Amino acid sequence: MNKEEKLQKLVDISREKGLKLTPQRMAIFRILSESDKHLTADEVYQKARKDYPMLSAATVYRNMEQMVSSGLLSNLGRSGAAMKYDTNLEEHHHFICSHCGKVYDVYLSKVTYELDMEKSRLGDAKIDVSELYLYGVCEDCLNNYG
Amino acid sequence: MNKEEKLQKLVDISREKGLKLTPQRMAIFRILSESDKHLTADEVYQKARKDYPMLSAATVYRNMEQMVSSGLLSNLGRSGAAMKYDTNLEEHHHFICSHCGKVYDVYLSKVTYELDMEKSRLGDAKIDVSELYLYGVCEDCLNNYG
DNA sequence: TATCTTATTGCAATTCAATATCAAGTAAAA
DNA sequence: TTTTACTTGATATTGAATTGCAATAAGATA
Repeated sequence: MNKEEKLQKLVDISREKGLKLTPQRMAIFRILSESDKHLTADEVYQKARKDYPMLSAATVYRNMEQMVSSGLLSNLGRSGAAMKYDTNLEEHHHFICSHCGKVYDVYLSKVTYELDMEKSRLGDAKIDVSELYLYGVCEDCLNNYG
Repeated sequence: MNKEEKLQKLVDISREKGLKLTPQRMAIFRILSESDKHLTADEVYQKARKDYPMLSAATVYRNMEQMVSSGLLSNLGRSGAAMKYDTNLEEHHHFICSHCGKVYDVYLSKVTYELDMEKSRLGDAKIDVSELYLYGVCEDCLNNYG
């Protein structure tokens, strides 16, 4: 999807959800669409400030979260969540319940995948480790709320 | 590894690294070894406080980070790092450079694994999505720092 | 176009996780 | 015991993100 298509999606979704297309919101989204990197809210804020000196950081945070809910952005990294620690040093992966947030250790074997070298522009990066996170609803939540 | 073996490891590694076995440190590690859940530093602090009312939260944070460096604990969730956002909505995974921290989108196909149902105590959990994180050193860092 | 409704903004204060500073305390080696 | 270096507790501080609220403005409606 190119920049124009992305912007069109912003327009469409805004109309659909009764959201208003403010200059701030458009600037934020434009900065994100034009970047080839993954940006943090603060990075977007710093960039947007150059054009909108009055812009508030809260506006940037609010809008970016809203764009995630609206399906305009994806995000990565678990903000706010505190680091979790574990004495289990065996090789293992994690299952995270989307409902209650509880983390379960899972033991996987034969983890395989094929890397699309064409689309993934990693060049000669050296890949050491892979961590797999499974998401879903845990048994407890299925029984109690499912 | 059972509790006793874990505790022995704490003793061994402490000696090895010239670290001191303070009551606080042992209490923190004991709480972690006895828990079947992944605990946050604050959760450990709250539990440890019951026995050590004078305990400072800083001590808990310091010790737990130190235990990770010493290989006594594993941790999950990247603390401190700000959330990153992305307009790429195609299904993709991520490669994270351990050296510079930059995140690259990677496109994987045929992601497969086998779940050890015996060891992974998920019961009838419903698994929806899997996210794969690859770690290593990116091409830029390989070129610039060896 | 004027008016109205309600989403949105900017600001400031606040939360929350985590870290830094530093004097005082204490394990453990000598 | 004495010494020394690691640790602690208290406090201040950082950084990311959120919240409350009055003022503002987008977009619908008349």
